[in-house]
Amino acid sequence: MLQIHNTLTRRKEAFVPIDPENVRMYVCGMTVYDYCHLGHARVLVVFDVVARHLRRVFGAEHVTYVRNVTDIDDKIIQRANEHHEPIDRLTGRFIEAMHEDAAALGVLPPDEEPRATRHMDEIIAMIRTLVEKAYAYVADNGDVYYDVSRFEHYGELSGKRLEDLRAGARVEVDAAKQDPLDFVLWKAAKPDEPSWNSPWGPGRPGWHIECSAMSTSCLGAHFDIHGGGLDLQFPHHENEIAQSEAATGEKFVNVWMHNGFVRIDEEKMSKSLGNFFTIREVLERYDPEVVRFFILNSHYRSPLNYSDQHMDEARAALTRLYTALRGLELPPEAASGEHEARFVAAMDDDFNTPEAIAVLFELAREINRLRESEPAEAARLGAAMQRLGGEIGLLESDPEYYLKGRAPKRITATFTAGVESLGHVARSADINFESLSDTNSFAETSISGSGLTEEEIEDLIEKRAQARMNKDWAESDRIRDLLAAQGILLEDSPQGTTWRRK
RNA sequence: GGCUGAGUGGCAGAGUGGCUAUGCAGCGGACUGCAAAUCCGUGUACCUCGGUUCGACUCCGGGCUCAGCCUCCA
Repeated sequence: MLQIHNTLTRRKEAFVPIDPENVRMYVCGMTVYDYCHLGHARVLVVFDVVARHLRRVFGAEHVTYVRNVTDIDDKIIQRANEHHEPIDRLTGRFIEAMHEDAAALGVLPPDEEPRATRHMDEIIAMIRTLVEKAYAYVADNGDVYYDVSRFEHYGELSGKRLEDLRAGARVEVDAAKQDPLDFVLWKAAKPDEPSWNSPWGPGRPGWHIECSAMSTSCLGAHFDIHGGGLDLQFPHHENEIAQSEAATGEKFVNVWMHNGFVRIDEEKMSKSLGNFFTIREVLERYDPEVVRFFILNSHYRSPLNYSDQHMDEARAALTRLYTALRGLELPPEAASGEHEARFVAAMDDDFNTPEAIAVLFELAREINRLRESEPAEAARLGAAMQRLGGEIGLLESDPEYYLKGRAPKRITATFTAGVESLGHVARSADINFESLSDTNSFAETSISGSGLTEEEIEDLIEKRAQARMNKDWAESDRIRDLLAAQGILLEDSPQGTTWRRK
């Protein structure tokens, strides 16, 4: 039985869909005026895993996952002005970049990805309804505001009371508002600002209304799960509830899910603090699957502390899993049984990915233990491990490809490799990583880290094998050290020598 | 000031009213020409003070510390 922690009740609850034939989830995606940072990566990966598990539980065809794009707001306008660039080109660029980042992280596309600017009719219609029902008012300056005092459940999601909020010193006082807590639904356009026509004159939507309009439009007035980062709990999601429930007269969402923050040095990573890393920066240095592993190795509601040390540990851990998989002839049918039951139970328990990953490590040990004595059983367990890993978007690559070092894009000056030595371009090619679709540039980045081609590495290994046959340990060690200096680790076994990148 | 959430072994990170999480690092052993990888063994972990209980890291209460929200932010 799937249990999900509901922010609304602050408890884990059994998840009972409104309609098991169509389980509906809406997640607040990006406001696209810049590259995605690690916080966005966390949302993308966490809710990707939620969607995958819902599909497992209810059937792929019975789940609708909507993740929106907010492509009009003050910061977008500001950024476009700074760049002297039309808004839709700016947002188009960053949407494309977001898709690249998501794909690299193994995030499957949502079923729908609505954009605010393409739902202007629904947005205006909802505001009109709110005005008609007197939940909203037109101010002297032409803006339309939501009247917070009219909505009796205001503050329920975030556990706040209106009096407390008003007492908070940081509420900005705006002469046009009747109450400082009222928030804007429609902003009258100033000169030279992009605008849409509306019953209240040309303008653009305020921040929160687009999500109410898009979610309702895509999923109906009442749906199952609404997710996003913890920082959206207030005011964004609180305001969404106020808007939607006032407009439709129905309960908006049954289960609210919020993922925890990414931190740097025990401090929230955020744009205003300037202490953030973009996904692309991190992918310069770490394999995308390592990033995904790192994210999933903590529970989604816990804080996630980013540091090089933690990333290195994640890489070491993932390498252990792939090492177990290496060299196995995986049968089409996977062993299941106890491991699978525990994996699924962990996922059913509020998407406990660390616990699920622990099961993968237990499989790895079992595989390593049996690999000599019972190779067939080891292979069956390997298939199980890969399949279970795949349920959370891990271990889907060829182990050789992972271990021989596809990703870290350290560019070295000594790079000389030819494209033919590349071997595998699989992961990135499979997912249409468009910015890297130029094979040559991907070859360069993927092979770098050492200036050696796979061919050259194999040659040196062969030379070393000769030396070892002659018991010339000095020469053997010299070659091994030489390769080690290039980041290539050798592993001898009775079956021969294999290598991997450090 | 109001409201959340959290404090687990060297590090990261799950979990449970009494029984090994897991990974990384360390130590001992096996294997190896030596390594690496792997396997076996190994760590008197649960912020603090009270309470409930036969028994609490796990439940309850106080305290301390940390993080977050109350302004844009995933």
